[in-house]
Amino acid sequence: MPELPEVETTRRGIEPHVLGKTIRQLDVRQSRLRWPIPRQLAVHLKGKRIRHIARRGKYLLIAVDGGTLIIHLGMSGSLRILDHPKPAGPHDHVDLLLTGGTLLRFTDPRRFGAWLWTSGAIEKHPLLANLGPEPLSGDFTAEYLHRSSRKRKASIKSFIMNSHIVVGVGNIYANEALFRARIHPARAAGRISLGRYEILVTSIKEVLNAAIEQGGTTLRDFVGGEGNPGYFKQQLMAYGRTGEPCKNCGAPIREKRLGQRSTFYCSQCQR
DNA sequence: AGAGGTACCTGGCAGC
DNA sequence: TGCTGCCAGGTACCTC
Repeated sequence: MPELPEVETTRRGIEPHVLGKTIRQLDVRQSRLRWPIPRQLAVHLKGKRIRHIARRGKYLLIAVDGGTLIIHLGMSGSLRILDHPKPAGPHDHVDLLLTGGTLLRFTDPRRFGAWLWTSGAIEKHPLLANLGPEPLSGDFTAEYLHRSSRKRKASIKSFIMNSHIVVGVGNIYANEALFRARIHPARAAGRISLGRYEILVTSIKEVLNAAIEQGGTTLRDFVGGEGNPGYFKQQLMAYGRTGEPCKNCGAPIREKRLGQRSTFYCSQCQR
């Protein structure tokens, strides 16, 4: 489900409801996510005040006294604020109860998400230590991508979806950014010029920013922290449009498998 | 070192 | 209607 814009939408949605609140209780109904939720997590969190809520790539980082709660939404996860208690459904695996009655509920049908704890320096956590730069930061430049891609034979699409190269770009926005940049998704990353990387970096930033403004992309069931769907789907140029006319040239959008992921492109516009 | 495949899990849908 | 197989927004980990 969630790529960077959806995670950022979630972060912005829940932040005003949780910041400064104290955690009363953690209720885990299903601890078997991608990794088991640590048994000690409830002890770490109980009575702690939420100091900060940040995002690194697709990880949400909820800083409390003495450590950080690391949440990943996986493929199908979502976090929602509930002001009034509602009975938990079969995929509502975790509730975080806060002072004042606010409830942060984690729902994740496929259970690829994660709830982890670290008391150490967050940037040294094994899941975060080797991540590439944030795509919306000044560290993400054409020079960086060009330099990192020399001699790489992987497709440009796999390359920009590699979190060691750049974080947050998943299947939807990789397809969309390459369409905007007019680069064929199967082109070898090592055979793209600096000039084309300039365009690609701009395209990635633009498509992510536009998606954040629209509250992310809802394909079937994504909702942000306040329960609203995202509206970026209306602006998709390639993703999911197999056979439909390219919005630039009218040629049918094609679909192929690349690195086990569905890939959508216009064979006229993208080279 | 880099590239590719596998695994984790459930639900929805196309096709028979 | 019901079964089967395939697909899905992610990514760590394994092998070659």
